[in-house]
Amino acid sequence: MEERYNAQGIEKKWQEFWDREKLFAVKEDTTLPKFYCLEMFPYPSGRIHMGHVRNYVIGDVITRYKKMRGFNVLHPMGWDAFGMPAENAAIKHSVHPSKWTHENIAYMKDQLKKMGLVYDWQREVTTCSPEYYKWNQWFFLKMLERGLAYKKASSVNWCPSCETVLANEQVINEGCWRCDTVVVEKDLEQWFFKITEYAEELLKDADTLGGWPEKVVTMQRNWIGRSEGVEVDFRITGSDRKLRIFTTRQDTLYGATFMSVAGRHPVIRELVKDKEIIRQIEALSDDPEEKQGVFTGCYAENPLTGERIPVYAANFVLMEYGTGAIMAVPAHDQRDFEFAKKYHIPIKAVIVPENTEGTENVAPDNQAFEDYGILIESGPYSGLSSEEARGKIAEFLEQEGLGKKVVHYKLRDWGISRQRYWGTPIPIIYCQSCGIVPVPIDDLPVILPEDVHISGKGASPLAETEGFVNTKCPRCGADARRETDTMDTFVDSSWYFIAYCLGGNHKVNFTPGLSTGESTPTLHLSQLSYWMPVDQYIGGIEHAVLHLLYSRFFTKVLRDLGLVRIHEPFKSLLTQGMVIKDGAKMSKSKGNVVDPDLLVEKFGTDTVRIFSMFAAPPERDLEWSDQGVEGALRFLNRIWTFIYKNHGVLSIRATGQLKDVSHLSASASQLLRKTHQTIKKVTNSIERDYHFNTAIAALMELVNETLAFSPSDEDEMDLLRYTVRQVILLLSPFAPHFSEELWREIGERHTLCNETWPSWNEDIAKDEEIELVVQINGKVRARTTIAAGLDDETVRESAFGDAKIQELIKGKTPRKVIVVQGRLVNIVI
RNA sequence: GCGAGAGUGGCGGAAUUGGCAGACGCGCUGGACUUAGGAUCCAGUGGAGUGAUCUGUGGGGGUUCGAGUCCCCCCUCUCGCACCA
Repeated sequence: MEERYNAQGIEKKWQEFWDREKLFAVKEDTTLPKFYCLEMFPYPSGRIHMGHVRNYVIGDVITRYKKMRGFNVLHPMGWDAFGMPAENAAIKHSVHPSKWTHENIAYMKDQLKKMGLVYDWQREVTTCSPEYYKWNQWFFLKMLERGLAYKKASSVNWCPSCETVLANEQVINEGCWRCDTVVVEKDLEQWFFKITEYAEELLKDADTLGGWPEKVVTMQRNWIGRSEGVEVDFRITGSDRKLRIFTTRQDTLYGATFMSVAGRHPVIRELVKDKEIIRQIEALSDDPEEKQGVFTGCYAENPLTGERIPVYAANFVLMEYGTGAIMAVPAHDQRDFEFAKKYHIPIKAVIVPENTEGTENVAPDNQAFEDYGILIESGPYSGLSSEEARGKIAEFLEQEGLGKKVVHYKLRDWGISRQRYWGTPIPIIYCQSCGIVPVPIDDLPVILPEDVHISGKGASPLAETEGFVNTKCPRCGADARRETDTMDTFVDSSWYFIAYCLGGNHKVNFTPGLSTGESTPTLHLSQLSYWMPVDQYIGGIEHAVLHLLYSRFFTKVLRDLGLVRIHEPFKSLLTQGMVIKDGAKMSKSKGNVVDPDLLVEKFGTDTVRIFSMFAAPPERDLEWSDQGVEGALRFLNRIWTFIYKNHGVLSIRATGQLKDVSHLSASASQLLRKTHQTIKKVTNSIERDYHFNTAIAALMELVNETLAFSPSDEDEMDLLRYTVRQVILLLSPFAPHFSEELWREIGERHTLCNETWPSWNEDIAKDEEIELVVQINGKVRARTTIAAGLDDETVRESAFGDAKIQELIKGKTPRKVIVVQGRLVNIVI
């Protein structure tokens, strides 16, 4: 055994060993309980960063722990390999995206191995390979058949920097999710996935995501944004045209004093003929701070009162939500209130707070009254509560054919077309005579051509690649053109967790999952039903509504295609915090990055792993500290040195079972107790909430006691061997190479990876003595050591027996005495 | 503005159901060993006080024998959503 702990030599050795022995390559074994541990796969940007390290070490610790607990653990890894940066690199360095991507993957895979992360590499997926993206195309066609994929022209979010369209989820604070560039609107023909078809189920099933952080579930619920209301038709005066609005506040219908429509609402084109008005409407500002409107010259009639009210075009009404038109009730909606004030439109109050004296119509001065209350001036509904009135008015509107109850969602369909090269080609052909023709399933994959010119200017490279664009129509054989947009890369990541189950890139195949009778598909993808759902998913919170919502949607679609049985892909979700340095998120632009390669070179990966897991619980931000890393190395060094110094005693293989422990010295039985307490503490910390920081702290305590212990006879040496053995086992998920090495040094011959996690004995773990705190009026006045497990009366007596306590309560009668088992006695005087 | 979360030593962070605040680590102080120490080991370390003791978990109030933990009000910070009718 080396005198000094030399991480570099050890780590390489064991990494090669784990790799060679394929210890983490798994098969479906129905006799074992399964555990699917998954981390969000990386984009192969070039190098692993500390955020990845933290994410993947968490998953690796869980994997190793669960394996020791007897689970058949699937822990795969892959590459989210399509995307913009590869194209940017191509433009900047004249290297083909494919070459750039594959070189990055090779380098990063090596980095992952150097971190001691163990994956089933046989199941690796790389989304830019045709074997993989073929299935993106296959899903697209299946969804097309079911009406879940469709093409439409619409106003879309356009990132001028990425020169492509973004889905709504991908616009963060009006900027591009990738580059922050302010997004502009653009009208384009786009392919969409009909995620709205699943809005209700996505919302309802959010209730079943018990293993997810509440915050993420809430964000998804808000994103889906369900609201119940009514659509009501307002007849336009002097026209057959009706203006349909959506409202959730039909109880305020009697208070509508005008209407507002979006600037792009079709009614404007149909009914507004005045050029000057049209010009003004087009000139409306899109500044959200300032409400602006233009009177269209039209009037509409309130279906309940027959009242004639003006119709405005207003800049704050969204064409995309509801019907693009609203009834405006300034007394009870703050936006309408501000608008009415600005344009001197009457404000009519129809709701008053409950318990209001009198029923006089008080128009509000400063702001709208938006709460529910009691209706006034509302014909037959006056006096009702808002809740009652909402129901009754909705029913009345339906009966009279004036409107209907509807549910609207904020969620919109997922636009998946991207005007970029490095992505999955959309398998569609445009034919002059046949129109839009799907590529026949047997012709898949539509291969992304490699010989393209990527200039970064003008149209998408695919559109300029004649050999790709020009094709024959599969139906009529005439000359035709291929779709040149590619798919959003979020399509790739929406099912990669399923690809792992099927064996990775080369083995993915869904066709056997479908029977010939499409209406009742039989399920025989047994691998999928064995592994899914993911038991523990780990990744950043930035995907709260992006990847995590798309994946849920895809899982439901795949279920409806008969490919999986489950309704939700991820049973538990852990969103790890950011890695912070000097108070800011690590980033190149801030210049506060720590390079994992350098760290591993200097300290060894086990030290980095220990520090990352120790410095903060996983869900919180982690403040990086170079000195903290040194502390982690010191911890490992102390264990190493101790085992080195006691090698003679420790290298005799322990049996794992202790002989007679009844006659151990006080210090020895204390160590035995501490050992069992530590096993319990570490196990519970991991099981309860993966709080590895407290698990490692407990281990440090045990190590401190172990190092202070010197055995006095053969039985106590046995105890020491036993304790050291437990320490190594408990440490092994966190510092696997270090532990594996020491495991051999203490005489073990087989790999730690296949060992069983230690268990504790509750009787041994129990303290024999406790320190009893004696309080007077809630203040600590004395401490005394007593035997554990005494009855209340005895505990009480020993409290009163304390000399200091007797002194303090002399001549006074306690009014009350509280005894807390195993903890304290409080005497109230 | 709305929603969610957080606020504990010099720092990162501990603290089952309300029951010894500050585990563990970093840093710091003193000492040992040493040619040397930015290695290692030992001791100490919330604040005030020579001391008994007092005080202390963002601020204020409350419930309780007892509050970091429960309730009410306020302040600060972080994150998410932001004209969604």
